[in-house]
Order: sequence, then structure tokens, then C-alpha cells
Amino acid sequence: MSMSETPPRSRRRAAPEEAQQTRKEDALMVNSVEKAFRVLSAFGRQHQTLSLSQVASETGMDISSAQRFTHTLNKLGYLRKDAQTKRFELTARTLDLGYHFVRSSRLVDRAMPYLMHLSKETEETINLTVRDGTEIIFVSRFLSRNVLNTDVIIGTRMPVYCTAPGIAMLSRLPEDEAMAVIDASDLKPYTASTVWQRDALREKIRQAAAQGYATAFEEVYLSDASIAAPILDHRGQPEAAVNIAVSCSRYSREEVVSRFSSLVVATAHAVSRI
Amino acid sequence: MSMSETPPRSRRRAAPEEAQQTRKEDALMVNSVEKAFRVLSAFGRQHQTLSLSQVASETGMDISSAQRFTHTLNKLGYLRKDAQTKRFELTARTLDLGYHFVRSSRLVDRAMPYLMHLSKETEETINLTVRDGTEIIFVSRFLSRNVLNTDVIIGTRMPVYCTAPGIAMLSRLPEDEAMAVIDASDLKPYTASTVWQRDALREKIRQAAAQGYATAFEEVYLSDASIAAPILDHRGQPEAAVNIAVSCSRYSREEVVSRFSSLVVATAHAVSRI
DNA sequence: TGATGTTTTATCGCTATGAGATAATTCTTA
DNA sequence: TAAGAATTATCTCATAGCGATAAAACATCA
Repeated sequence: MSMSETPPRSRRRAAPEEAQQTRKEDALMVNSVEKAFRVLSAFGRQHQTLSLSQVASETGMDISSAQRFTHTLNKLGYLRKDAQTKRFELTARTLDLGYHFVRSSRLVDRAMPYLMHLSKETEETINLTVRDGTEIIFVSRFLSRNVLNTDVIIGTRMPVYCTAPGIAMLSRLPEDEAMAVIDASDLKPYTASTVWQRDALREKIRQAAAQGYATAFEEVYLSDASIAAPILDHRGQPEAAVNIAVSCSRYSREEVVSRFSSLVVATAHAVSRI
Repeated sequence: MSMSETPPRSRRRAAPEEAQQTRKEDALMVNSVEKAFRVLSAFGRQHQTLSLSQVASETGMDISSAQRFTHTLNKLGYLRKDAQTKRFELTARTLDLGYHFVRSSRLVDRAMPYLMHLSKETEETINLTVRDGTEIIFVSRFLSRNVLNTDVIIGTRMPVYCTAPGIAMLSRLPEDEAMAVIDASDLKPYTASTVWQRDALREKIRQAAAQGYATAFEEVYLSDASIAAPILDHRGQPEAAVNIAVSCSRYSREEVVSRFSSLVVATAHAVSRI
């Protein structure tokens, strides 16, 4: 048997057994959908525009798939292609999905008037956040005229463990569930003030549970202080949090608590449906 | 031949010729992607939650497809399913796409500091919008402490023809292109003040071209006034618009122009890359 | 309470669809 | 202007996903 003959052009796709596997596991999964989202999320601050081959390498797809999905997303209007440079970029149409979410959210509906009121009363930045696994997502936001942080926008994600809203939400979970979230997190200090050790975090969660609110001082951004309270759904589960964010330069830690704790707790309570 | 025998179970899918047709027309289109988006956009203010069969009827898909796509989107985390009621709702993860867009947009990057400055200077609501066909989309937004309109949020769409940013953008297009947008629009009056007739709109566009800014007084919402200027890209095409929105009760039409026209024009010019 | 209709979930066979290869074309750059 | 790289167009084949339907769970009403 000659070893040198060219092997028959193996028309193999992915790893056949493995594909078979996932297929068996979940016959209802439409994989193309995941790929489409994979392409869209390849874009971001680092990659404002991408060429076809970059899309392929960023997403780990072959050039043909990249071609098919960029074409599809372009047709659907989520991707624009520059005729000159042949590079792709996201379009404003990508805002549609989030728009539908905000418009369909009972939580946002309920919370909005209270958040507005809190914004006017305090003249500080007010946020509504929800939890997605080990992260919080900013869902609604009223900016203060004082500090305009454009790094945080709607859709921004931050770790649960080093944010006041995150801890506030965990504080209304059974402790083992809360610690499971902590344990699933990639714990690390963002600043010198970040509380990131397991034991310290458990203590922080307990304290938040006792007080009804949580605080975070310069844990992610220097000079940012935040105080948050959990919003509970009709069965008492924490479904969101309100927080007030202020600049450390304008208030001491004690002042943040004394001025804002009861306001934020009252707002969270008003939005809750328990 | 008996006519009463049950016809052989016709295993036909869609209309075969037609499917063949579209397939021929666009071999690169991955139709599953469109269907996934169709499911997601079935949700909204009217449909905060949907059951499986509602998804099917809302999207015009059969129950099997609805099942497959809700399952897929649930797995990917864009849809949540209530274990009790078996109803679906959008999750905050749908904000991810829009987040990626905003983060990847050079336009937003460039505009942000100027918008912030304009917001502080005027203390009024400032918007950044882009055009998508016959609509404008709100991309960035700084709310005034005076009027807090929560109907308009990031991702909101409005017709080009009855908004100041829309007319401002058209005013920097060749007139035939501008009128093509008008002609593609579903022209109708939203309020008694809406300018919606073809000729009046052409006149309005010409005036905006001459002045460098466009205005709209109570054309969509009663008591809302708006003044906008176009942002041009490096080849002089209008790629966006800035506008200042105020309450009619606080300023006369003349005051809106005299106080804000040069500010909004200057801001738009600073953001332009011509 | 059982009977009946409705909705959801699970499963299956078939084939149009989309994967992957590659050829043709266009764009770079040296 | 030739070589190389990237993009676009086109083809074939295997299977992913479509559509049907059966089974199960729920709801409704006599």
C-alpha cells in the first residue's frame, strides 16, 4: 500500500462525531442563529470595522461561513458594508432589539416614574440594573449633570461582586445561592478599594441583607461611589436593583449613606411587587 | 377511482417553486437568521410576554418553527421562559447588540463630548440621531431635567419627514434623493401642526438647506419643539444630526431659533468630518 | 369527575438548505 | 506588471432543520 498517494479529498465538515453529539443533545437548536450573533458581537470598541477575513478569524468561522453570515446580516440591515473599503460595521438597527426589550419590560415600566423622581430629588446619577449570571446589566439610566460618565451606558455589564447593585441583589438570595454566584465569578481587584475576597464578600452580602442596602466605594472606577437597594418580584426574588452613583469628591462615605440610603431603599421598595 | 379515499399525506414545504426562486435569487442568505429576529421583534409594548402559539401566529411561522426558534433563543439567553406560565419574554441580554454598536461607532465616539457640552450649556434635552431609510433612529440622548419624555429612548424610530433631525439630514442630500425619501414615506399628519404635504416638505427642506438648521414645532408630540443641524461625514454626506428638544411652553418659536440655532449648528459642525 | 378541546413537548423522516471547497475576480504592494 | 492576498461567485454533498404529527400536559365545561 503506497503511503504517498494523495488522500481522497475528505469533504469533512467540523468534527462529525462531535457535531452528531451536539445534534443529539439538542435537536431543536438552530445553530445558524448563534453564528449570526457571534458575528455581530465580534464588533466593539476594539473592532469598529472588520473585513471579511477578520470576521472569519475573530469568530473562528471559515471564510465561506463568514461570507454567508455577513451577507445575511447585511441584507437584514444589521451590518453595513463600505463599498470602497469592503469593511463591515454595525448599524443603528442593532438598537432595535434592546428597544423591544425596554418597551416590553414590565419592570422598566413600573420603575421609570420612581427613577425619574429619584433623579430630580437627588440630582445625582440613577441606574436600574438586572443580574445576568455573574454580571449586572445597566437597563435604565438617568445621568447627573455633575458627573457624566460615558463609559457606562445602557447595556454595559459589570461583575456582580464589586458593584453595589450586584451585592444588593445577592443579599436577597439564600446565602448558598449568593455564594454560588460569587464562586462562579472571576474575582480580582479592579482598584485598591475593590472588595474581592470570598470571605469579605460574604460579610458584605450579610451586611447588605441586614441593612437593606449595599454600598461600593471606588471598587471599579476611582472616585465613584454607589449605594443600591434590591427590587423584589412578586415571589420575593431579587429581580433588579436601583442605585445612586455619586462622585467621592463630593460626599464622604458617611454622607452617602446618611443622605441616600433611605431614598434608595424607599424607591426600591416602591418598585417591588412583593 | 374513488374520490373519497384520503389523499396521500402531502409532505410539502412552503411553495416549492417560490422557495426555489428565492433560493436562486440569493444563495448566500441564511433564512434562519431572519426568522430568529422575527421572533425577537414580536415582543414589544403590546406583547410583553408571548406563549408559544402566540409567537407562531405573531410571526406567521408554524408551531414547529416557533418551537425551534424560541428554544434556540432561550438557550442563547435572549429569551426567558417562565416555568409556570410557559410564556416567553425578552431578557436584558438583548441590549448587548446595541451596546456593541454604540461602543463601535466612531460617530458616537466623536460626538459624545460635544453633546455633553451642549447639554450642560443649554440644560435642555440633546439627541444624536441617524437615518435608516425613511426613519430616524435615536442613538444617543441626554435628558433635560425639565422635560423627561420616557416615550423616546435610545433605539426609538420616528419618520424622517416630521422631525427636525430628519429634515436637517435631508437638507444636505441632492434634492432628488431627499424627495425620494419623502416619496417613500407614509406621509400623514400626527398633530394639527405636522407638515406632511410633499410641496410643503420640499420647501421646508430647501429652507433648512439655506439656514443650516431645521425646526419642528409640535409635529409629533404636542408641546415638543426641536431644532436640529446635520452632521456630515468625510465626503460631505449627512450621516447624523444633533438636535435640541424643548417644551413649547417655555420658549416661543422665535426664541427657539434665536437661542439655539447657532449652538446646534456649531455642535454639528464640530462633529462633522468634512 | 370525566370528557373534550387546546397548548406544549417530543420525535421522526425527508429534502431543501447551508457547509465547505474552490474557482474567478478584484484589490494590494512591491 | 507580476505575485500575493482578499473578496466574490459558484458548485456539490451531507445533514441540519423543516414540517408533520404523536404524546403529554393543561385548561374548560357539562
